[in-house]
Amino acid sequence: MPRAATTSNLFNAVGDESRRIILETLARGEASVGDLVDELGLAQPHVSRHLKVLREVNVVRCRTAGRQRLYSVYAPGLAPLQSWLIELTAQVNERYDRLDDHLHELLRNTINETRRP
Amino acid sequence: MPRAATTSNLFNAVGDESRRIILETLARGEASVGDLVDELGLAQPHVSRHLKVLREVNVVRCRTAGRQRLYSVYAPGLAPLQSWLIELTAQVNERYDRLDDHLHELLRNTINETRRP
DNA sequence: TTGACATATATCCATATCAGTATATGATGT
DNA sequence: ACATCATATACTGATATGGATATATGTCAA
Repeated sequence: MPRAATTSNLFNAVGDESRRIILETLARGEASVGDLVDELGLAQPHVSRHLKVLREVNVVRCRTAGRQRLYSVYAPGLAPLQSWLIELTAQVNERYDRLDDHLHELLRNTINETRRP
Repeated sequence: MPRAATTSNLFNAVGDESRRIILETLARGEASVGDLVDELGLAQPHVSRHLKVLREVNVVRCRTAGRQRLYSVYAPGLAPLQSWLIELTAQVNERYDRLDDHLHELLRNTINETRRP
């Protein structure tokens, strides 16, 4: 098989730097496509296409205002990424804690055994 | 320019589904390359290479145990992703709050003006 | 309606990335 | 040292992706 077809899932969408920059810019406030074109060095079609990807994974919304479209970050759309991270780290930390407990118990037993004689 | 050269940054590393699955598996506990090969349907070289990417962005660590290498998630390596997300959403929410304040103030003024006559 | 502006879509190209296979490295046990 | 097992690296090929350009759609204003 060739490269994995992961187009347009949230992780992939955020994996691209241009799109991250777009998100960062939009986080500072609603902006039109033209605003984004000016602010980033990208051509208008590129910005539009990146916005489409971001729209499809539901992390930006847009409203039409006259002839321009004003885009903004839709924070709840980032939730899946957040929860994935949180769950992953939680699971890892839980294991650390258990290991810690285990080590403490081992240590306690060792001390007891040392004391016994 | 062709596709953006984002090889081996954290966001990209986590953007790949195979690597996310590897991380999820490792979060359940340390595992050898062979374990991962068995558990996921991937060929050994692929697993090794994905692990290399994950190692390079510092989200997994490995220790040598006899002839196998035991990999585990290194949670602190995920911090940059976490903070990016947190800062982004914080900024967005802050703007929401300000908008909220502004709307409240507008509403208050409107009420006052309505009362005045 | 027509012209101007703003954004979206379509098409083409270069290439980075992933999958597949073969081979190299490295460690263990005899 | 040699055979075996475990993992890493090298190389190849297919393709999805992002960038570039041209064109279509859509909106307003006169």
